[in-house]
Amino acid sequence: MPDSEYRDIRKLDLFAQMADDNFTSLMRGAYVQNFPAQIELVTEGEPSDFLHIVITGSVDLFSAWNGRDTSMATVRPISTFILAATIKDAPYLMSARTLEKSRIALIPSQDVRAIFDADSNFARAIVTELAQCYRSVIKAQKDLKLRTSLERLANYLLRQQRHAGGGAAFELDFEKRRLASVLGMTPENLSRAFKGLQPYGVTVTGTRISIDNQADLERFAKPNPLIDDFST
Amino acid sequence: MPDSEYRDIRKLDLFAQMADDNFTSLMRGAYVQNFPAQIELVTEGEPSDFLHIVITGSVDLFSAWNGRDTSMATVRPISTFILAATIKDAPYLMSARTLEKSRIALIPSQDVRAIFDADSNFARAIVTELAQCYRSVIKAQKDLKLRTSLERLANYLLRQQRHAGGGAAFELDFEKRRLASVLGMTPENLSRAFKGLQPYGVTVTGTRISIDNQADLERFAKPNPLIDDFST
DNA sequence: ATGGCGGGTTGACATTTATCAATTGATTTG
DNA sequence: CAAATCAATTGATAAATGTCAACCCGCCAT
Repeated sequence: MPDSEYRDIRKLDLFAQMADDNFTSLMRGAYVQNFPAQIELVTEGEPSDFLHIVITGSVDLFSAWNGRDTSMATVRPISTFILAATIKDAPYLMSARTLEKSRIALIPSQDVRAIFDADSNFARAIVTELAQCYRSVIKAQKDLKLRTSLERLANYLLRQQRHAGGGAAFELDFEKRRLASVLGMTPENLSRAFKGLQPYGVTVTGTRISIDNQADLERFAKPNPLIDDFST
Repeated sequence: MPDSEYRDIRKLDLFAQMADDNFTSLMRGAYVQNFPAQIELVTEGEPSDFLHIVITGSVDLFSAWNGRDTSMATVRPISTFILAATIKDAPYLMSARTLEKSRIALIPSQDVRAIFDADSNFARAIVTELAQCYRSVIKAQKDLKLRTSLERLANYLLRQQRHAGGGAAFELDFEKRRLASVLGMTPENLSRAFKGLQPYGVTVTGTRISIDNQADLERFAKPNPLIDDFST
């Protein structure tokens, strides 16, 4: 593993506070690999042998049942995924596939569990990370259960806008078909939902979104930090 | 706090392995209180001052937005809730209200965080608990996004049946209106959904459910451990 | 260049789900 | 006991969402 990556991983909240030699021994067992796009890294139901870290590229976490499937989340650099399965030594609940060419680090789950027991700073970081993940899913669930698809889209756009710096125009960061899946609707419906937001000043050109009337859209979307704010 | 309760709490996975004096000091700051039914114990958005433990009774975790509300989960004895908010020292994401007369223990959040740092067994237990909670919400989300309301009801019945011992007949463990909210539908819809399951051998009499054709219902519901099995 | 190919869009339609109003039935309360 | 209350159900209707088919369009590969 190149030094720069090693340092980038070290800087992750999850690893930043742990003892040097513990981090070193975690990394000794790890390996890093480049994957092409559309590779299934992990299949739901399988034992969770590795904690994964996305170094570059992006990964889609999704799940399937009875012929249907849905996108649960997207993992972008630099962060980890399937921490909970690793900790519990339980089967993956979601599958993961690369969305583009990606560089992924894999740390054997048993090493993570061993170092967890030995390093209390690491343990604390894991707890914080898990609590964060838990709260994110709760927010997603509230989004799903309390809002219509139009409201979900409106709030998604506002979140994405903020994430992109807050300007009136910004780019969607993924394919519309996948956005539809993330938001829990069909691509056809998403297309119509975009139309449905035109009266609130939303214009769409390809992947470019422009919010022409911020106040109007916010009045409709009613964003709420207890659902839309990912930092808390 | 009576000795028997003290021992019951001690037996919780969360506290079972921690050092005696740490547990004692946690409990010293705690207090136990009886609440009548329908009391709002916690309001979403407020700072999370206490970790709560349901000793007897039951508690509904719910959330509201824009005039709508939805039931997220039910907490039954003996278990804790809002652990993640306590750990992160962040606002509650859900409100909590007693469903019936309930006895609740409250442990100051700052004590939990302090002992967490001091007791690695406690820390490990918290991690396991959080990972469990996280996985439960992921399962709930898959249930919501991948299944129709009829399928959700069918699978709920199968879970409840198993929970009740596996017999063909069993009792719903809550009001239908709240079941509807948990399953993400309206009460009217739930009523119709029960009718919709009649062809698969489900009979409803008040809160009593009878599954007359197990195989048929399972063929329809297609239960899946990665969604419906709460233990993994 | 051009012929697929796939994502996106659109329209027509079916299905699902919600809403509103009214009724039933059981339980509580004066 | 009767009135009041509330959960549950039912019917009628509306709104939201999904499905299917067709089409457009940009992109890639031959």
